[in-house]
Amino acid sequence: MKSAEEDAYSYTPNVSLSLALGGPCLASSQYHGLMQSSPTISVSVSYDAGDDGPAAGYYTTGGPLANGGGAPALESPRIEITTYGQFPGDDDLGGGGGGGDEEEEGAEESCLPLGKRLNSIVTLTLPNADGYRDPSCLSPASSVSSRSGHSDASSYESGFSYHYDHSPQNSPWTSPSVSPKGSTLALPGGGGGGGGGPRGNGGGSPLHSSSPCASPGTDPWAGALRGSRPNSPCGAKRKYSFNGGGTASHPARPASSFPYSPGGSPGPSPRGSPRLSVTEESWLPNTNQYTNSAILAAINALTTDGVIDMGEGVPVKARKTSLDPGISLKTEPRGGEGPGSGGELGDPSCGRLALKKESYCGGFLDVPQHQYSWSKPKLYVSPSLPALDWHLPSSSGPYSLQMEVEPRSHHRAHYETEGSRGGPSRLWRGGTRSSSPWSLKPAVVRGTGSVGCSRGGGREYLHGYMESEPLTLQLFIGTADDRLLRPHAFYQVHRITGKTVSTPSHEALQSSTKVLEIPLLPENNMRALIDCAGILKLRNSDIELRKGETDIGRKNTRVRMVFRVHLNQPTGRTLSLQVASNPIECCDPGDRPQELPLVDKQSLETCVAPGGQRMLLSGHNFQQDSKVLFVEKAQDGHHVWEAEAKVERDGAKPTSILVEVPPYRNQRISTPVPVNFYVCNGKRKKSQYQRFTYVPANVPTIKMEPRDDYDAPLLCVQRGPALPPNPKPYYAPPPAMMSSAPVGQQPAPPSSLSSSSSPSTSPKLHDLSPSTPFPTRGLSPPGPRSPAGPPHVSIIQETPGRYSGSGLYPPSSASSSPGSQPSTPGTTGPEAPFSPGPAPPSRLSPAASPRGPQQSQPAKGPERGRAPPQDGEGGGGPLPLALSIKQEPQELDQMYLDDVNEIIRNDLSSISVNSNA
DNA sequence: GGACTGGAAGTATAG
DNA sequence: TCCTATACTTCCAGT
Repeated sequence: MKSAEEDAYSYTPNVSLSLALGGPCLASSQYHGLMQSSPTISVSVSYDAGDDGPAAGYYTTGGPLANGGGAPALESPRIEITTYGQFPGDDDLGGGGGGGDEEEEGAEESCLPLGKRLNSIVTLTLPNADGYRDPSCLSPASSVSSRSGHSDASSYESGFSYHYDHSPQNSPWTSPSVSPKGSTLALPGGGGGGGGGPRGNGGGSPLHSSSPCASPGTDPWAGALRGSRPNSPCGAKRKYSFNGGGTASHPARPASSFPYSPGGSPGPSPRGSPRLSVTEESWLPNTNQYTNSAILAAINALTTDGVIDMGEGVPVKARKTSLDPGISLKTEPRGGEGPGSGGELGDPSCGRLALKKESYCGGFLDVPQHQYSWSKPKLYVSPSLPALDWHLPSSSGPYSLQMEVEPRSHHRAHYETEGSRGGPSRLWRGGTRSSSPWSLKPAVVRGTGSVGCSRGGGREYLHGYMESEPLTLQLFIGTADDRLLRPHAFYQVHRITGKTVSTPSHEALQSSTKVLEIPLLPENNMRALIDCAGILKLRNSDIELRKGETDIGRKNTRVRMVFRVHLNQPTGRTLSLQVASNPIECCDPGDRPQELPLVDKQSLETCVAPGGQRMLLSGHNFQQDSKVLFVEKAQDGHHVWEAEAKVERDGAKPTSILVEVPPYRNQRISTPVPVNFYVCNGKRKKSQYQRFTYVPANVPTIKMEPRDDYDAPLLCVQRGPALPPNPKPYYAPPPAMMSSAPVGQQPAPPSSLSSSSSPSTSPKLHDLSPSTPFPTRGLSPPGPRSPAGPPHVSIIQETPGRYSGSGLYPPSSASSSPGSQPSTPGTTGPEAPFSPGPAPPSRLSPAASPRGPQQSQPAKGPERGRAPPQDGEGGGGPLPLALSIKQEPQELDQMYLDDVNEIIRNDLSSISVNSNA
């Protein structure tokens, strides 16, 4: 009996793996066996002329680069990832399909252009693979808790998880099939029905994912830390300042405070984590290879994510620490573990892919997950996918990723020391305790669009290239503060398995962030019911100790579930879409006795220096005596200025409060001045800081660059299916651009629009989250990590991440620095809005919507929080937009894109040359 | 018996 | 430096 799943599998090859830098050579693998363990992957770098054997076609088709499009003729170094370990396909897949795949794979492998391949196979370890976030640091797993019954191993469960740094996509492809046997996909689409049971394995460990890194306690470091209770990190007392440096940016954060940083060196994490760890076999031998400059170059070129990782170290981390070995991952009981077979996988996909999966080629590295892999974790190097901290649009052109149902706003995450609290049914479906506010509602993510061929289509499933191809939906826990959305350091998605879970899933690590991969199957209309995800809380002390970690966990309990999908387009490009849920408060209910005021929305984001404008704040726990204080802080966190806004008590309600913006201390400012304000219900009952900007009273604002975090959502919305597709989705347009397209055409929709479904786009975003693109709660003072992250970059990658290098993607610095933004030429920083500096003339400002000038009174009524940047002028209305700004023709975007593209190509060329040299 | 939950206790941290 | 209020984690018991 072939289940739908199986079918799905069938399309997907198990493995895949090659990624061509220059060209689109990524092989994709199938979803097969999501649940399976992850095989070990070795990466071999080769220079591909572009035409290698069978694959050749495949690869070449790839991206533009490859094809001449820019692709330099040079041979592009290719990194091939080969899974060692067999692809159980069959087993995993349950059968049929799988098996076939495997065979094919084998054959395919042979097809690989070995000749051109470097002999050496390099295994890259994911940097940080160890931990969810930072391997080098203690991983949560390492935490005592991990020792608890839930063994780390368990977390890794069985193999379900594998690491792949940088390559998100990989997995997707890799595992469409998710669960091999067993359960059915619960995708609404129904089709799923047939599916076999995905979860079969699920059984894995109870905690499954829970332990991030299972570190065996080998880590001395860890050991130290592991005192019974989390001691303050580093021994020193850490101050958590919510406000200032608090969470947010605290630059101040003692990074330094990691005296011992285990990781100090990027090097080997003390404790190996099973996950990352590559098996000795794969690793050790290969490691050497790193020396190969070509490889490095290739890697660098490919790396899009975790720059840091790579930068530092690919090599560094690459070195496998033997530590890992120790950990034995549980292997799912699969029939075959077949390692033996393992080898074969090399590139199974190759031929197949070439022929059948072209689409996937593009930029994904697939890592098959096989049972086998437990013992041998796979490494991925996926250069091309955008880092998790990059902002991506929820829709682009015909594609749209939407969340149909939002999770509940509160959920009690579980510690590793606890059993899962996120029971599938309970978490998402409200299961037995659906009424509990702490359970999450079912979430359904749906991807729509007609890919490739028919753009207009509102088809539910992708057709054209993806027609029969399942996609992998990635889910990770992201932040919900006012900064740019990024993986949450203190929370990880937790894979839930069990009878109640109908959706197969598979865990993977990407840049130390656990990512749950869920298949989006055409037969289910590309919809998925997320009932397999829970939220794991990592101990603050563990995370804070991580090298480079700048966030603090205390009071940093809001998260969002972030979903991503990577679409390979016929052109070889990869389009990445992302949507985030509304914020979810993960603190224990008991810890919220104080009823802190919460600001979800603010009707104004800017005001002229003289103040006087009224601003409506929407949120919770406002009281009659609530105060609204505006503050300006110096870099060091000291308050430079503080003023209390007049609160109109008459209109005060628990959920809204109307205030009059106080005059700024300096009426003569010439540039926008970012400040913060918060609602205070009394001592220790303060809301998070919200961002606000005073602008010069008489400076005609031309175009305000939309704030990234604020507008982004809107943009997404705009780009929704209904909206005219972005004319030129390709190449990640700079933020500004992105927005631009729609802008002219569509005035910024009231936030209500967003209500649609997409979270990120969703109107509700505000709820809890500051970070949402909306200006809502802002904690972070303009700090190092200012919120400004790269705005939504619509990410359509040219196949291999090369382009990324050119700046389309932000150089993702280590995971921790989302701040880094893409510096695409012409791109304006997302931050723009808040940057004190003069507003950068943006190419297009979304904000520039043709709205009437000055929107009048801000604070009135139902204003949705969204207040466009105001023009300083006259203290006028909130929107500077008012100024009618010339709308750039859409062509402009294209033009711009073309320019960018050109630059990129040049850049690539030079890079290639260098690397070759 | 095991998993999921809600609640509470103990300890650390912030103010 | 001490005290109090919170926040974080871990445990425990009920379902």
